[in-house]
Amino acid sequence: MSALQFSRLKTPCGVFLVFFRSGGICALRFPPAVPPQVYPEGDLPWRGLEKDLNCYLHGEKVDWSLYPLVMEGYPPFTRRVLEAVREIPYGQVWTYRETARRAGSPRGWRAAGRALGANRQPIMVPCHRVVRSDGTPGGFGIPGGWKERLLSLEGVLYR
DNA sequence: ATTAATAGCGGCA
DNA sequence: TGCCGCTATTAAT
Repeated sequence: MSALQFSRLKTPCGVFLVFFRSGGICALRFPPAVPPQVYPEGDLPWRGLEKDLNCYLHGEKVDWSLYPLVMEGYPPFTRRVLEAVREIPYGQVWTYRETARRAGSPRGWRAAGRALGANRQPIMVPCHRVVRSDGTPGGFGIPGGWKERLLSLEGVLYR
């Protein structure tokens, strides 16, 4: 497998780091206080990605299925949950229960929550479209302030 | 090798 | 209202 690299993407809510290898995109994160030195910075093979991310954060529709994601390293159920979530139609939300059902484990909604917490590719795996049964947002259990920074873009996330 | 702890939910007292 | 069990995975004991 090819070596992991990263690139910086400028967006309205700050710089994102996108980690990638030849097989696809591995992770999307906000930069840590100390820049990563263990991986080389390189040019993205997907030229439209920065533009698409900015379009998305401005509320436009983006088809993330066109970007290959590296799903290796996730446990099997986690992977099924994340792949299911990628298919939530634009403008819709699913409950944790619905998400678990689509992942093949109708009673595994709690486990689905845990699986979403392991998501390394937010936005492209739209974990923000999974809500509780009462309609309130889920957790965004990703380190780095995702919840605050993304919810500040009112009305964008649930389109 | 167990046990606890999780981005949740519905049933039952 | 509060407690219980359910599911998959990880961290702690």
